[in-house]
Amino acid sequence: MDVKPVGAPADRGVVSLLAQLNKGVHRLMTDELLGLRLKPYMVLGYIRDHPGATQAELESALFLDANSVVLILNELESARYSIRRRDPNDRRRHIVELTPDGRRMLDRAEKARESLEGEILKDLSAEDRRTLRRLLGHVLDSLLAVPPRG
Amino acid sequence: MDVKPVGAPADRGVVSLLAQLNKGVHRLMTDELLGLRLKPYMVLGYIRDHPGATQAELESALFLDANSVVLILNELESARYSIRRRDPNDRRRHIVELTPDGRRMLDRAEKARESLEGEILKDLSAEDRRTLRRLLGHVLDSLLAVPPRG
DNA sequence: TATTGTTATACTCTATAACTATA
DNA sequence: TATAGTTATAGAGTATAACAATA
Repeated sequence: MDVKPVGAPADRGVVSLLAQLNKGVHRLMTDELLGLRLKPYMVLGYIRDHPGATQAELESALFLDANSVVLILNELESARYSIRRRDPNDRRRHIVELTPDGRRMLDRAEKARESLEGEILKDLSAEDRRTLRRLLGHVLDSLLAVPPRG
Repeated sequence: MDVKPVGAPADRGVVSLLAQLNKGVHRLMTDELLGLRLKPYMVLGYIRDHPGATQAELESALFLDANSVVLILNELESARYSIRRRDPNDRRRHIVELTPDGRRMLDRAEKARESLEGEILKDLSAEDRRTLRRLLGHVLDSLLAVPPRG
């Protein structure tokens, strides 16, 4: 028999676990540690990894609403970390790009994130960490495939 | 080489994955599906699984602040799902208990949660699901061991 | 007429500090 | 003096709808 983990005495499901974990992690990912709040950090990471991304794409990929995307981009733009430019093929769209300053900030933030993550995952083997990332990635893919709205 | 998952083209780390997943799951865990919002549901689950729990315990275990605990318990109590009674050994404390109505609601909510969870995890094998729960549980334990505040 | 992004607004959630009562 | 819980309040985050520009 395994030792019963403190955090999940009677298994309350992945949904609750995720919520609990996210809350716990979020309160460690402070502004002063990261240099950014978590949402803007995630947006910067997304536009680096998906060149040509539009605001609508950020909305669906990160499960944000249009309004939040606007506010986050306003903030990033006033800090000179990203810019919006019109898509010449469809002038309704904005294509969001990372600036050199934004890339530097993102690199710095990722260093901080990795250090925190190392602390949180310190009880997992390298293989367990890979497995965790892989499984979470799969779940995210399923979630992104769920039709938006019920 | 593995197929590159859509959701994590350049691995942005577990922290971002958790935040993204939580957001996506949270918008599916609607009030009308669950009968409760997620936080009150988690509190009900916690007091069922930890008889004799106090408000301070809910605070640290679920990463809530004292104020949120009060508001959630007010809500649960007015719906007759839980009650607070003074701890006879230390009359400053409240011991929070599940009522029969609360237990019924919790059972119903867990059915709904399991059904949603089945959809989200449908691409994972039974073994992968167990692994995911186990790894998330470990991470939660590490997180609970981190000293509160930096 | 539909879509992309913006603005305005309200609602929820979270964080903080001051207060009451018990220890 | 310190702790458990409550109250009050402000701030951040989130959701909704109305609007402008473009398709």
